[in-house]
Amino acid sequence: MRRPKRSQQPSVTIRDVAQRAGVSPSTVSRVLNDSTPVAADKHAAVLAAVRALGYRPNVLAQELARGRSRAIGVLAPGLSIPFWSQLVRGVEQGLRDSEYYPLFASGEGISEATQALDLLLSHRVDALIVLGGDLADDDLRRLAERMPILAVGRSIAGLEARSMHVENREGAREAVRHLLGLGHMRIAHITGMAWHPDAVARREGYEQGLREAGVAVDARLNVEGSFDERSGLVAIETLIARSLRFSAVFAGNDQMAYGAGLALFRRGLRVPDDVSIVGFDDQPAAAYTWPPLTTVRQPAVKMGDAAVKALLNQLRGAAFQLPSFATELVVRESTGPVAPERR
Amino acid sequence: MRRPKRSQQPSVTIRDVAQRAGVSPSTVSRVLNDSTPVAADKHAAVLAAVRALGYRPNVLAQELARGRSRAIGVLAPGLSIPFWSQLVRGVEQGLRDSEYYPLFASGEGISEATQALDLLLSHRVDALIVLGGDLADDDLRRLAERMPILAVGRSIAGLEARSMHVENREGAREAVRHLLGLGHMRIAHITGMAWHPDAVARREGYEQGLREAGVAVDARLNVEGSFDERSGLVAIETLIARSLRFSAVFAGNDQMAYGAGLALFRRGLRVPDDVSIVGFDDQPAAAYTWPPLTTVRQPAVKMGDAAVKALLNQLRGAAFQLPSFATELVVRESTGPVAPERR
DNA sequence: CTGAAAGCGCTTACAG
DNA sequence: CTGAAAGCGCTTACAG
Repeated sequence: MRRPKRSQQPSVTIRDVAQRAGVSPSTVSRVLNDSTPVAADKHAAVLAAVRALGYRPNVLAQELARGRSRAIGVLAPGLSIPFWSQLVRGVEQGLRDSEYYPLFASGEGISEATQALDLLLSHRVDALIVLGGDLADDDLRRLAERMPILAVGRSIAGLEARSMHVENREGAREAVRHLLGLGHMRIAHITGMAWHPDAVARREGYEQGLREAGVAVDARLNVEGSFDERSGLVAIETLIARSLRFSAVFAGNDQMAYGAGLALFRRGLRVPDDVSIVGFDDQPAAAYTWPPLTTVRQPAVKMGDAAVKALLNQLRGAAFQLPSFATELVVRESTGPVAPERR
Repeated sequence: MRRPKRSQQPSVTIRDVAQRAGVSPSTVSRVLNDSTPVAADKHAAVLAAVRALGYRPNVLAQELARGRSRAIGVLAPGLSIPFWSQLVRGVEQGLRDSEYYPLFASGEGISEATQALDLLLSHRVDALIVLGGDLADDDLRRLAERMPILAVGRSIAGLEARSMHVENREGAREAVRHLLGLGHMRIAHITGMAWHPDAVARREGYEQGLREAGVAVDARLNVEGSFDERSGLVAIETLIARSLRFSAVFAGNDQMAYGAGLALFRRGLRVPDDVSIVGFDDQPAAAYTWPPLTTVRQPAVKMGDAAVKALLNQLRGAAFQLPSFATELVVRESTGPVAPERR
């Protein structure tokens, strides 16, 4: 058959380069991939031809011939969630100067997520990073048999070592201790979704911190949110509607902390004079709220970087190994001494 | 030669399907692509074989054979900037249910950006979306001869129609009129980078709004920022250090508005009681600042969606056409009547 | 060190 | 409607 109609002008191929350099395509390939020694003069001729023609290897053909794509699939329910947005920066950073590149696919809900996964698999990604999400543990377990995978912001039953977690409990405990140190005794907690492992761990840390200080855990002060601003706002409104007394709020992430702060603002309560707030994540925006937010920092960029590197190491034959990530309490201005009247 | 060693278990190919269905690979291809009528029984047999084997076409091979990648390249200086993050959502949305998929590459600075572009070109993307960035107009103009391209957040000399802009002037004018209506006469403006077309247009709109109301433009009230929070904060500190009087701030984007608000907060000035603030963008977070931010909404998601669709239409042979995007002033609680003592 | 050949997994003009 | 064949642009074992 004849070459199919191409939308773009015919691009330079390895044969054009070979012809111009007076060598075979094999030799061009060898020079470009530095895979086999090539005589100095031919080497130079190839390089010259490449430059003259502006040759750029067709990666699709390379991937097909090599049987490996060198793509790392990144599956996310959406890249615009701040924490993931930072994590993705880390992924890009970790991939820079490696021979791999990221292929992103996102989809919310089981059906879209499955489609997104299909895209990645059709592209024969060499490894997979799963950010949160809606895929079943089962499917993920099966996938893990075919390629290195790693999850962030979710757990995979039976594949615990493949899930990257920050030290959530410790971070939450520290947040609570900070608040207790300021004299707060009635500390509300807005959790993430009850099924979310990070949300659970943070809640446990919160309760542990309270108990360690001999403060009774009041279940009514614990409201479930969904990691977004709106849910933080609703949570506080719920607490207020129930006439529950509290002088501080520990939110399961920064976004809920923003929402919580707004709910307080609407009620005429000031942060931190009336109520203190602590978040979790330390998103870039947290340093610029009015006042800036005290929060538990998660090294999102570093985590993305480490995720990629763990996967690359495995692809190179090394054992899979995931570092653990410490959190750090960043004290800013949204927390202060308990107000006497709210004690 | 023998098949190269593969990292993954050999995957099912079109030949396996053909064999199982008792037809030729050509027929399998035709069924799957719905390109040529196929007898009903064979059709069914193919589908059954596909299902039984869990066959998933190798997209790399498809793209190579077709001579088209069906990938839309998206070049950005980083996906974590809020506005672009939203725009990317729009891009993903616009691509959903099309036969195309997005390929993201990011890099800050000319060298990284060039590398990122190389990645996209090596993958033979069918079209290109350029978000802001550091590439030279020249290179972009050359690219445009080979494939449909479109820029957001930057202009390309000689390719004006290929740049997507919101109605910046009108949006800025509206912001200023809103402030004037509240009695503000001394309105500071924090612009984006002086070379940025959107920044320039917004500043023009600001000045126009002032002049239309017969208010003199005071150049000292205009400070250049760089579209990030920090620069908004610094801008306000600069104004205060110069003892310039102002009762309202119109920031060139939301991020600078957050920074500006923080600077005011640090000085003990309240928003909006002492100083009103208006942003530009209406990022998701803007609705949750304390108080929520009055801002000029840019339909970022819609813009991403439209960008993709304009490109797809061109790929399908239609004329390239870019809609224009209106802004919308979203009045929230960061603006209020001018304080008598700051009039 | 080097070229010719086979192969990667598809698609599609060609010839029934 | 359908198969055999050629081709997409590479890589790499093979045989010098």
